[in-house]
Amino acid sequence: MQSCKFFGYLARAAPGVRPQLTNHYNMALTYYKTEDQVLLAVDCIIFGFDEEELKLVLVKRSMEPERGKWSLIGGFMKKDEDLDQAAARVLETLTGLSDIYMEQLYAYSKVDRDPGQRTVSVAYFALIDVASHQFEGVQLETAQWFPLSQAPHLIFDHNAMVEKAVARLRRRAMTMPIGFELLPEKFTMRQLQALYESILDKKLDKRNFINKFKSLDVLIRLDEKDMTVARKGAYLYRFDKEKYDRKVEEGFSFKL
Amino acid sequence: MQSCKFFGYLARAAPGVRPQLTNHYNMALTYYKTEDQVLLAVDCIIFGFDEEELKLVLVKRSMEPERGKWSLIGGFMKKDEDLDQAAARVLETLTGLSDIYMEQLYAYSKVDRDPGQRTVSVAYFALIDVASHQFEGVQLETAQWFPLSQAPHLIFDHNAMVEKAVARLRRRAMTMPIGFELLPEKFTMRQLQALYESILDKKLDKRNFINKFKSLDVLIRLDEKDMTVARKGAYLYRFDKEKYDRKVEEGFSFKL
DNA sequence: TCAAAAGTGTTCTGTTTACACCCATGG
DNA sequence: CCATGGGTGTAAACAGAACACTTTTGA
Repeated sequence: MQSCKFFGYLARAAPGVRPQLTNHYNMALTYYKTEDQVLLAVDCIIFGFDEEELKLVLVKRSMEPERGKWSLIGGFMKKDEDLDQAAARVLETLTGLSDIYMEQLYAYSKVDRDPGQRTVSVAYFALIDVASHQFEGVQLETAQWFPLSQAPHLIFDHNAMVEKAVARLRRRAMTMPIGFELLPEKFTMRQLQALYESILDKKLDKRNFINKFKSLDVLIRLDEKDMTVARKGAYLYRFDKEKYDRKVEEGFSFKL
Repeated sequence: MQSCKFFGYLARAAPGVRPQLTNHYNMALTYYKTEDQVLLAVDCIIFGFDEEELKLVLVKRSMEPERGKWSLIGGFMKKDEDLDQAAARVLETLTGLSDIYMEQLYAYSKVDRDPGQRTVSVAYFALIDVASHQFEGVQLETAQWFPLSQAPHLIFDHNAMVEKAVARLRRRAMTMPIGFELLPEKFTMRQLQALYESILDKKLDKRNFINKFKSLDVLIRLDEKDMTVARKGAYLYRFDKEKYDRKVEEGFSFKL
């Protein structure tokens, strides 16, 4: 047991001083090497929205064990990058997309979560606009969009990750203007409402929804209309990020 | 190392299969061993409340570099435990306390965050009632309570951890009954209010505060009074966890 | 008897919800 | 000319904020 060695050393180095068990930074420079190292993975929950419902990307596992089962995309953090970079790299490798909204979710660390080897995985979730981006990832063949409600059973603790990601997304959607990450640059009010309805998984009132956004005053109504959607056509809107940022500076906070 | 045997077996079992770069679970069984491993630390933000203000525990670093600087308590996760267990162990080693409310906060992973060695640290925060518990940790001499507002500059990214923990605590306090973790079993309304005021860092209205809690209906007013606090004495209350749990089952959610 | 802190309700204001009809257009 | 989906306002209910006086008792 390495901690025994540790105590012995400290007793010699600083006689009379009681071993400092709790501050790893004290131990760090002399004893980091005796500590266990583990593999650090990142797994990505990729959310997308396609005019109807919320979806996520899953890949089919092609090896034993769990061959043929669905899983999140993931990869290992390298020593010369941080977790955010690792997550962005994993996402880009699959989708070819960079500059995507990503957020760290939670670290999963159960001892037996991965039967292959002791691995701690930090889950991230990403928001992408399905319509505006073409996937170019090397693993495109094995990746597939699933409606959230029809997602299959996933390997390891990936279902728990997805559940937590959905909960986080719901909370974020109510308090931050991240919904726009899931929509094209220009969108109609009905699209925006459909998005929120699918995130929150409940019907919203059309008039109240529009009034709410009007009062938030961070959308620009364009002069264009989307004529494909109805005979009358529907106004297109754009999120005014500059205005939003200005208002945040002044103490504004987005609350749906 | 049992995983090596394991890899060998799998490689033979599925010859000719190309490594799948983006799904680490595919790589896992054949390529885990080529992946970087890192040290996984946990750092604990320990919050306490002592009738007046919110405090946190810091320890003084006794080794170079950064000797004499203040830091959070921390330690390394061992291979046979998960992060929650590591955090609980670190906390218990310092304070002698177990069965304490703890919650995972965020994983900090900047490449150069710890000059000693590549270390990823998962921050946890803990809530303890200062008054009711005696510290018995081996490191008691070097540990000290600091009022939140007077916390010193900390090593590495620990100040960022504290900031995030405070923000999380604020959010939690508004939406979950975790304040009671910071109070004795029995407490007065004024204590509870002082706690919330120090968490939220703003004055609250006495009557509105009490009315709010009355309407939540999860406190039991005892027949005892705390006579030390005023000539008139102040009613003591207890959090009714059973009632709260029952109400949650029925769809209730705590919103302050 | 007075100083110190506790306890207690009501009004006002702003926010959220519920709700129904007209409009523009393509077929 | 009509079917389809888009756009619009108001009233009622509710929740949050503001606010002041009485009670108890130890010194």
